[in-house]
Amino acid sequence: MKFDVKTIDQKWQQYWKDHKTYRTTNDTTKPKYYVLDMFPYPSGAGLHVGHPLGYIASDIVTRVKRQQGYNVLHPMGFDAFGLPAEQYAIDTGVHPSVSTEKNCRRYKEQMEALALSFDWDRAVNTSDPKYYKWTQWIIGQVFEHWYDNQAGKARPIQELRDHLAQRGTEGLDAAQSAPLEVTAAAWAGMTAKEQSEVLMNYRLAFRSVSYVNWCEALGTVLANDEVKDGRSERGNHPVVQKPMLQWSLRITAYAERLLAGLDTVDYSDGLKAQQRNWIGRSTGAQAFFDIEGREEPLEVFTTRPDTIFGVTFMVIAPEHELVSELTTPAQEKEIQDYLAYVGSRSEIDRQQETKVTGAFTGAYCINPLNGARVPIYIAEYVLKDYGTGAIMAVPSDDERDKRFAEKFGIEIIDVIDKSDYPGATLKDKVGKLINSDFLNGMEVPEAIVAATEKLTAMGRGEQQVNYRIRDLVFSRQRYWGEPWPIIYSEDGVPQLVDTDSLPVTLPPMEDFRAVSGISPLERATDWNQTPQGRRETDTMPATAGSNWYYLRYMDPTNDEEFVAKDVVDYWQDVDLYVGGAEHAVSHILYSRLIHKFLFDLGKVPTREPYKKLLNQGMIGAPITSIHLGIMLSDDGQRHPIWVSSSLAENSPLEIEGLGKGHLVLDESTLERNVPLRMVEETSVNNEPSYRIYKDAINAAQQDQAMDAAYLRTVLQQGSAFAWETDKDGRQFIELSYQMGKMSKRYHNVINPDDISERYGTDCFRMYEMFLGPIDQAKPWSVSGIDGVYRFLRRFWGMFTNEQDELQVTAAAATKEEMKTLHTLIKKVTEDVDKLSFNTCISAFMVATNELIKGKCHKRDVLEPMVRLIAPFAPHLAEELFAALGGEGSVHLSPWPEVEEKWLVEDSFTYPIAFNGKTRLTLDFPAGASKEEIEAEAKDHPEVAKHLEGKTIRKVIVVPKRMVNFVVG
RNA sequence: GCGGGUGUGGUGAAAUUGGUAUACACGCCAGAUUUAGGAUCUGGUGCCGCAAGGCGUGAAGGUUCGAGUCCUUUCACCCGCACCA
Repeated sequence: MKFDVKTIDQKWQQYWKDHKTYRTTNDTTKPKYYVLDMFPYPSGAGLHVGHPLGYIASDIVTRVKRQQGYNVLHPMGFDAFGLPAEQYAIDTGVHPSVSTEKNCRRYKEQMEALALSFDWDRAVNTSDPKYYKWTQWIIGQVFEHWYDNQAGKARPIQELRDHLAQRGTEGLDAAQSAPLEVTAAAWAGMTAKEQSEVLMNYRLAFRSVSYVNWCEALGTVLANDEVKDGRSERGNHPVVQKPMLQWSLRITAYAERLLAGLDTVDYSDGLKAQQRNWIGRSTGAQAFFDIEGREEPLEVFTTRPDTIFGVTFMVIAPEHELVSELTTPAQEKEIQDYLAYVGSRSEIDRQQETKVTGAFTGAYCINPLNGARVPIYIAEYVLKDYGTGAIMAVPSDDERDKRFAEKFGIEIIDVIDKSDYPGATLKDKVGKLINSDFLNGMEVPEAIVAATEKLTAMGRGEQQVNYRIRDLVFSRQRYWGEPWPIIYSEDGVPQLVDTDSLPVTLPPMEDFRAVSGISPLERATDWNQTPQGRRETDTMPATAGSNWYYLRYMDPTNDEEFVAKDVVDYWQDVDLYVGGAEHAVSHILYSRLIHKFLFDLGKVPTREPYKKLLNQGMIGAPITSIHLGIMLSDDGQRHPIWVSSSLAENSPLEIEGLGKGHLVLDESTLERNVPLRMVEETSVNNEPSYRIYKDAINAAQQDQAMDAAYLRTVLQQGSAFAWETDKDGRQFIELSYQMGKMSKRYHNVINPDDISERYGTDCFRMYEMFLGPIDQAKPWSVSGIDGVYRFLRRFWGMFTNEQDELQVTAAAATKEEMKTLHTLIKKVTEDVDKLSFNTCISAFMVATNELIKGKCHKRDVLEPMVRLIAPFAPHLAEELFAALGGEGSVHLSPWPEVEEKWLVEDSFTYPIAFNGKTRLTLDFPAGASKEEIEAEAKDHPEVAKHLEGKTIRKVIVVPKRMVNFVVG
């Protein structure tokens, strides 16, 4: 029995594969537990050390639950549709289906090497037609439903048709794109096309012209969450706003329920806050301002109806539909110039500088409460998508309105007296109303209610709730996604493809480059022309497949339904969902939406998909930069020039002989491989950096003990770096490190394979868990892994003697040993439950240290420990379990039970404190009463010494805790 | 600006939720063993002090017999959102 991690790893990985140890059946006799990892997008870079953090954690929970007798569903799959694969395909000419398949295989191999106990028979792939058949079916159902606000749920579109046929829009309270009034008679007189357009106003998946994020470089529209700082998240290309005809999902209909549901799930506060923020609910009032010379009034939304007497102008968004109508001839030029200016500014410009700009339309509004005549402006700071795209401006009580009024010389009327609230800012909703007619003297909250009531009574407005969230643009003009299952009939009416005809598979295409807003599928004429009509050529975004994948794992091969009812009734929902925080908002929100929709249809039994969510912290890695020198600018300032290893590829400063991606140096590599004489910590203009000396490297080359081959190889390319010379004439280069995300583009990806190769998979798994709390971000560092390796050797050593023979004895365990064991069982069981894996591992170390000290080799103690450590170190546990004569796999063996009797203490060591400061400890029997302890403690000579010359004011005795003398 | 989070030894981090601060590990120091060590084992290791003792959880207050933990104020850093009416 040799401690040979590589052999043991291979042996058992093969065993698990052969025996399908981790296969999960839909065995309804056992309680279920569903542990889900966010499935990865299979990129070409493979797994890095950051990925496994969550996978290992969820795997440990899975294994513990399995041993505890649960039927555990723990699947894995691939989120294979999406832009990167397609972009890669365009760059390299490899078809996305080919590269995707290859990457999936690699991911699967790497995951198997980490001993993640997935049931691979249940694996899904979102780009597989057998899978996306059901993605199309679900989105098709969304299309076939509308949202009834009264019932608070989605209802079939046929019921809407019936309603319209009977009563028109009367009595209809539905989520809609725009207010619409249709009589039953008008409905009856409409053509199919016209009716279809009415229905489109209500469908939960609908097609409309709206402003969307258009990315020219990618040739497609993007969802809000795919845009960061005015650029595409993929590829970092500029994004502009553009009106386009697009499919969307009416997520706004579910805003309230998505918000309310957050109170019922176990997510972190931060995550819930992020979701609430994204939904962005705010309560206020709508108000109608008559426009001079126009029938229809201007509708605004405000959270401060109380300030309505302070309104001195109105502002509408430059894209507001009334702009051209309201503009007077005299203002025509000014408005046109302003619109041109706005059009010239990108999203990035808008976000970076917030200059006060705007233009007067020439039109006027009438304040419904005091009849004041106020001018209407257009300005960039009013957003077309929020509220009604129009505001009543109150310069006395709003920062932006104030700046605008000051710039354009508009009157400012104070309406809130804040003198009772020193330090209150404009934003605070406090103060007393002044200059406000019937509101005068009221406090703000009171005035808000009064003003809203007044508006309502006058029929000029009412209380209203507004959401920041916008409907989800669900069209992409790209190839590598699910085609929308829609066919347009001759008169242009969109028809859902029959379930029997699903999936609508992607046509094979040679060239699927996206050309400015026209889907590549437009060119597949054989495919998009059908006897029933023309196919929709837009595809769905990557979120389409990942919204519901957790349901497919329950029943992955079902051809009749996306999941069978009895199956989903058994598995219910995900008990623990583990994944990166980067998906915390959009992915979770969208899949909650789909889940709630399916709930409305009676297809799933729960209101929320994920009971508990764990976001693992990101593991960062250093990004290396090479210091090339100091540049002196004209003013004599010194500017260090750094070339990061990532930029080195494209840098105009050519670095010869430096192979791409070769400068992957992390701190520990340096510590481990570079003797101190070689490295000096310095700083270049306050940037911490390391200095590496050339002569030291040369010396190091002679040093056979050093395993720094690639470091030397890279650094020996001396001429490439422009070596600097210090005052002693020694040549050096300087490197800097910055912690950052592990990514292919920074060339700082650290691969788990290498670590496993050297220390074994179990050691890697335990080390990643030992790094710290799972939800905390941390830099990757390999220092410390030896400690875990040593622990595993010591653990192993309890079972074997120096000749590598099993030395486990049948001798009865002592009380102490049993206490050690059961303390450990209790701690590990509880901590796994709390997802505190790092403390589990210390507990194993503590117990092992105690048992080794007592030279314990007893089966009664060691055998349960093997079952206990199995989730953490699955290979070694398996080997030890077999050696002890265990039947089958240790991972299917029962989890050890705590026997409380071993944890009972005979005596307890009390800290004895004086005025709260601990001075000594004393042992008392566990059953001793407060009085006994107090009396005995007082009599103790050591205690008496501390009490000498002092009066005891009070004695506090907390049994099993401590004793405190309050003295004076 | 708004929202969320984090500040504890040289380092990663513990602390039964108000009860002996620094468990466990890395690193370092000393010793043993060894031809050698990126091996193994033993002991030590918060700071000041010769000691008695004192001081210590970003800072300042407060509540309490007792505070890393609760409250108030404040500082620093990280993440998310941001002209949201």
